[in-house]
Amino acid sequence: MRLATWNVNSLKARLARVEAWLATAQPDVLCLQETKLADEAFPGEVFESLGYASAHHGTGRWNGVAIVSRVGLDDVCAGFHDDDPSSPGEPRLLAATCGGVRVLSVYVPNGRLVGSQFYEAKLDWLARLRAELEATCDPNGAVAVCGDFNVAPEDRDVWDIGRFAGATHVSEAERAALARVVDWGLRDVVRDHAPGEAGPFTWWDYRGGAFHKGEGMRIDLALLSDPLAALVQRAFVDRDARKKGALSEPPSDHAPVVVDLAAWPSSPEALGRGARAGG
DNA sequence: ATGCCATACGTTGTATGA
Repeated sequence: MRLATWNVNSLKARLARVEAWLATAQPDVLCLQETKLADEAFPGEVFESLGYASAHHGTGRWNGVAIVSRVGLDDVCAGFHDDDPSSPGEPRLLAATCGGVRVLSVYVPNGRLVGSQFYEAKLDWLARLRAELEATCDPNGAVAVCGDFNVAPEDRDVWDIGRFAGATHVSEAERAALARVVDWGLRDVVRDHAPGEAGPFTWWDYRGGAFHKGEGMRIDLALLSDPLAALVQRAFVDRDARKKGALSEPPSDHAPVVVDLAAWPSSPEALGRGARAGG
């Protein structure tokens, strides 16, 4: 099973690239962030024609998350399960069960400036994600929390930490809030499969030739529950997708994160306590 | 200190991004 996540920075502007990437990368499940679409404008029929079911949670101009799957897509939950329907908040979370895996597509708020109201809201959102996992998922089951976390977990996850003094994405509080999510029972599988290396980065600023200078950040993560992480064969960033390539439309400023699993559970018991008890 | 580039919305610019 191939699982992937990609902040596309507008699905409308990136649809041709997403279609081309699905054809070549052949993921079974793809989480998308920053679709910047309302649900009515989400091109579900395009994915259907390619053999993928899909679900989307978006309201238009900003944010927007989706899950695209060719291994089933059930029990869809848009937003936090305990959202107030009268004030649902920004569309930044979508969950679905795909091929026995509980998949969460997440787009964590940017935070803008350390100490701003947006920064505080970012910390609150990450705390709420932790609570969501506690309330709706089992760390002994098959859970994949994938998306744009807008936090670089360690100093080696930015191109030059010396340039990030006082900046968002690297502050202690943001890293602690992310660690609280991970500590629920998840593995950062790209980090696990790139021991000792800087990055690999997933985002590069459009400006100043940052991509070609290697000035990036690793802020898009695939966080897998321990039983699922044990099945990972490869976990990598497809940085070629950040290149201009042959298409006329510009690329997203993010590259996809790809995870290959040796197998996936047909039932919760296949990967949960039963599997561990049976060796 | 700011723009660099790119998106959407909507109109000669503003808001947002990380």
